[in-house]
Amino acid sequence: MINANDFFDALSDETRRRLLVLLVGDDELCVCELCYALDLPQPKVSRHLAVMRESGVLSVRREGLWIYYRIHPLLPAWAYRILDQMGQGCAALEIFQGDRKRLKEMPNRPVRCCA
Amino acid sequence: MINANDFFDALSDETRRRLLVLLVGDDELCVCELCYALDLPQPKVSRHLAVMRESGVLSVRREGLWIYYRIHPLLPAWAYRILDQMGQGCAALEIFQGDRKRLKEMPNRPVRCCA
DNA sequence: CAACTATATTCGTCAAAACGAATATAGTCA
DNA sequence: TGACTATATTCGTTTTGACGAATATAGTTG
Repeated sequence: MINANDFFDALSDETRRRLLVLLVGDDELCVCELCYALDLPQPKVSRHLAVMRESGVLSVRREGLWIYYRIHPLLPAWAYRILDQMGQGCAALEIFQGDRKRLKEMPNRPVRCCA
Repeated sequence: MINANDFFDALSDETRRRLLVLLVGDDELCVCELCYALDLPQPKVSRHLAVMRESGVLSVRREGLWIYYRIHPLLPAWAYRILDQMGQGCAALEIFQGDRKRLKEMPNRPVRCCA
């Protein structure tokens, strides 16, 4: 079970918050979708995802070449609620709106076969 | 109005989270009470309070020699809810319990005359 | 006014963490 | 098998931010 300090460490970086806001809205996204949405280099995105995976904020599944990240399903209720409210708070910021817009317009998004 | 990035910066340090959790529970506390509760040197506590004051997470009033901090009353609803849930999440951690216990047992707490 | 108390700030140092570039790994498909 | 794709990791550097120690400020009280 994640503890509060690890959880808030995950929230302490803007790149990670951008990733989390997308994942709260979309339930599951692969690395290439996240890179495209944030318009950031893949190693940078992977590094931030790794931080959150290792601290238990995110969980992962593989499907072929693609790795899908989601908010960890065993997060305690208070943590879920914070992520949800974070979405509300960030919705007003242009940068977060751009992320969602790019994701929506991304061409050739990988197709989940057996989610 | 505070923006989400400034708000989450405030939450990114454990000392600041300890201060916030006390303030969420007690509505208004002076610097010496916070120093005593956290058992930390006054300049360290003041510096962290300043970070949160400058970003709009806390507001301040003076009463004689004492300066009372509180959660900023104009915080947006999502931010209040996050602070509230943070209290839930941190309640399980020993260090936060110790803070509240010391505060409760503090001798000679300053008396508010005209809150 | 001087002494005192509560709080704030400055400064130099140090450590954590984010970064870009390069490379490694792992799965797929011909 | 080798080429290719998606993702992960390593490494050296740089930036950010927390820190302790010292000092400044501001209000109170004699």
